[in-house]
Amino acid sequence: MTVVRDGLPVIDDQPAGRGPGRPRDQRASSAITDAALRQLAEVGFAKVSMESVASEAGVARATIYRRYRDKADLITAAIAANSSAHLESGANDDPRAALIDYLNEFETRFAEGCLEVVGTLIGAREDPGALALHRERVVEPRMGYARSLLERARELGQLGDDADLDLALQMVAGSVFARRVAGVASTTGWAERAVAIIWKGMGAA
Amino acid sequence: MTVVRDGLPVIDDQPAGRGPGRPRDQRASSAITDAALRQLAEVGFAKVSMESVASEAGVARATIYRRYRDKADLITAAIAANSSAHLESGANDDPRAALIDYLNEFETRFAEGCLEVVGTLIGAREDPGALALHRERVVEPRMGYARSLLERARELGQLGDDADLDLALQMVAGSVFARRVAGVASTTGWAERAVAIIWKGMGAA
DNA sequence: TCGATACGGTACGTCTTGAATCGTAATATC
DNA sequence: GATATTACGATTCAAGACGTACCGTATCGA
Repeated sequence: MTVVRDGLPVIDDQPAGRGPGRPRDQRASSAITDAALRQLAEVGFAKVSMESVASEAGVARATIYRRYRDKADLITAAIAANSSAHLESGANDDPRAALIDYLNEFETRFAEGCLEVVGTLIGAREDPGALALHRERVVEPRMGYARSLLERARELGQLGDDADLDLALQMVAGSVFARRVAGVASTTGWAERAVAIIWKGMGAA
Repeated sequence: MTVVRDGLPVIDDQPAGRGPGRPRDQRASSAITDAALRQLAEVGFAKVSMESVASEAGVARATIYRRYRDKADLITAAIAANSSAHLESGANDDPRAALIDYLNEFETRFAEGCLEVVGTLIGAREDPGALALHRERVVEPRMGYARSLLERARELGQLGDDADLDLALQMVAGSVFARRVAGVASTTGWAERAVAIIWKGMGAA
């Protein structure tokens, strides 16, 4: 069931909707992604093996390969499935507060191991498709949401008309990465302080 | 030649200085780290194999294992050897300009694959030593240097006395990570603009 | 001379990845 | 209802990498 979407080869993780033949076992599908996600959080990307996921999910390895091209595809799809939603748009009221909420959520969820996944995908130079897919399915939606908050703030005059919103976003979100790399714990209220710096540093003249 | 430093088990990458027996071949040592670093940049952490490094360096695999406990130790040591120096302290003149220079250097050097390495090390939960070692040998010296620039700027009154220098550092340096994760190219002058945001956002009252 | 260590080379056992095959089960289409 | 098509579990297979353990030889300090 290889499907092409946006020019990228993907293996459908949904049963082949209208084809003939035996349909995919939905319980097996969700058991696979559940197990993959749980093991990713517990032992990390490198130590997740197809065999261990299959074993925990109660399926054969071939059943996984029928749905996902390889390990990277499985892991990114599992993350994407778990990452969707959660991006409610409470921007209109107070984009600044919404951004702070989002950043806090981003940080806690990010502790689960996304830096490792992205790092691994970046390293897989032979398979840029998985990285592109992960950016499309996970990174872009989240970045897009946060950016919409900044745009709203600019419309409200809280940020200058010439403000570089992308850079602002990279700085506040990137600080989460920097702390993970350095291994330092986030201080309480970091999101408020970081956003305050941006608002003051890029405020309207 | 297992050595303990700061409570972490390390394999000395220098010949056992004054022990008996045949000394380590210095040319082999440098050939190993050179090959490891080159292959890391070319094919990425995951695809660097001990065999390929040994082959390119013209040594046997055992010669590598005599110096490094495992692959992570080899790679991090090679990075550390390459990362040292370069941290000249031109801070006294103009810490703001020095910080911009440092950030630009950090970004170009970072493109080589350090995010992947850190991501991989974070995933190696069973061997936190390698991650701790990398932070100690590479991350901390660089962060410390950049932080000294910010401290100098605060002394000069360019930043407020209550400025959160760590957060500022995480934001400017983290933006590099964020761009790599998102896969967007850095715009020219990003370092100047990011530092300008910090200076304005954390400036003295 | 002798002990200790490094070196190249080789072999080994283990793990993981994907691909492939087999017989069986479940579904759509004719 | 018959048949083609696909999924499933189970198993096998080849390839590659990791890390360990040897061997015989080379090179050092005492």
